[in-house]
Amino acid sequence: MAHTNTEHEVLAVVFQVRQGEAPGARRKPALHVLLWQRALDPERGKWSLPGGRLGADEDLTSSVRRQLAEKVDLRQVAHLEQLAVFSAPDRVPGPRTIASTFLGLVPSPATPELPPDTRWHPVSDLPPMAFDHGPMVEHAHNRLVAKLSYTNIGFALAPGEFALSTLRDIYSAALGHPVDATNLQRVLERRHVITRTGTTARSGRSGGRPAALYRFADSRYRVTDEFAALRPPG
Amino acid sequence: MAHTNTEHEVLAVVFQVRQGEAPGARRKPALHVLLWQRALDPERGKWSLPGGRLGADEDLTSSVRRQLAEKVDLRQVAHLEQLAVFSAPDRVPGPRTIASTFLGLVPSPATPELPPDTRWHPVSDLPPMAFDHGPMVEHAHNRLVAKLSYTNIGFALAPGEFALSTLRDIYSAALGHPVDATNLQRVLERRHVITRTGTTARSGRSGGRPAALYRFADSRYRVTDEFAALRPPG
DNA sequence: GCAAAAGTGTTGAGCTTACACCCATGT
DNA sequence: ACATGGGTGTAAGCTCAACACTTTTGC
Repeated sequence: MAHTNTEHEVLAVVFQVRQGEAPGARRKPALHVLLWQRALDPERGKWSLPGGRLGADEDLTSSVRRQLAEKVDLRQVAHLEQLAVFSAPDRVPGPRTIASTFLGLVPSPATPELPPDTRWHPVSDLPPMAFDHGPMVEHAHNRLVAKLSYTNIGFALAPGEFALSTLRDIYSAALGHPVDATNLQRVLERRHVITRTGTTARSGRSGGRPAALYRFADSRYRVTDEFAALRPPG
Repeated sequence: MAHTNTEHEVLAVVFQVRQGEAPGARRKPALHVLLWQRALDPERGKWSLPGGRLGADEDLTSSVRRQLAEKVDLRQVAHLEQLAVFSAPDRVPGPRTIASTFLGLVPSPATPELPPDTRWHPVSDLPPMAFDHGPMVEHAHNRLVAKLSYTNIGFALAPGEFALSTLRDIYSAALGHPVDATNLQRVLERRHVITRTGTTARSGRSGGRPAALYRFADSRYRVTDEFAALRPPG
């Protein structure tokens, strides 16, 4: 059995919940993914996940962090975890390259500076994707949905302090279905995932009761309830 | 950034539920993992997962299948899926080697021929393991436990036809806690994971009502209920 | 008849969604 | 006052664990 040298690359699927950019319309926040547009062949003009070749003395995680630093302020990336490996021999042209994919999460209010070729795209409406990067996004999204149920991973999408309605919007965007703020509160409080700060937000210009502010109890990834579920309505 | 060539290996954590080998005692089936003992340094005498270097024209899955064929009859491996990548630069001596790990499952009654250096070890009592193979087994076990709840993955551990008490023993061994046969039946039947064959087994020598036989409806991996849970007692 | 093993019925607990109702604030 | 958004209480449903009880066999 011949062993040619294989390249190894890492690719990151970085998500953030952001307001849509429709100016007039009522903009609901939606889940977005960070992509850059290829200026050169192959697959010129199509959109790619950030990443690149693995360095000699790096493990995968260090490599992702290094490569992401070229696109976003790393301090904004609150969570990073390994996903699947894509290894089809012909998945990219040129030397045989194995790709390890990662899931990255950026909290909501942050708006990192982006290079000119790089943009946030709504996950529900992806542009033409290079190579096998489309399925990678899908895979990452599935993982995110699953982990929102049974871990505290929401901390990596939410601001430091937030009203419950804000958190509901974030969960709703990430899960892809409506979420009841009432129940979200009880579920997350019972598991001690979120706690009240004691302070309240000010009401908007149209009035309304001021919202109590919450924060995530832990800002480190934790499995909170192995058997929990946030089910879609109906 | 220098890019040295990195090797890539695949390693398989292959599980089977087997009777313990205590001769006199009441032998309860337990979850076992397939290991081979290293005859040469490094880590001579310690136990390793089956696997080896990735070939030039293989994707990861083909490579695992090829390498496993040296240890067990491949037709016995009813399920194979990707797990995590281990990439610490110094995880093994010599050239930098990245390991992709896999979970493999072998149905219960099969007893494949094994090479002389290869044996089944109970997961609850592992021998000294080479390199980072110990944590790999643990990771695979966690994945198996999780998937038994919300997928039909049990088909890959169970015989083609089986009594419910047999299935209970298998689930119990794999999950690591007692399982009630009554409830297992209802849970798996409601989800159409198992169906009755219509036939029954003969009673043992000590009498008892003959058991109805079941089979898995699908012998292909399937997510049966995203939010299901088989909880430990208590 | 009696022990052993399998299968059924029933209860109760836990968690979740759904929704009606009450509270606090701005104009 | 009233509209607006936030928060609480409560009911109903689903799923699962627990366990007593019935059925069917061998000796």
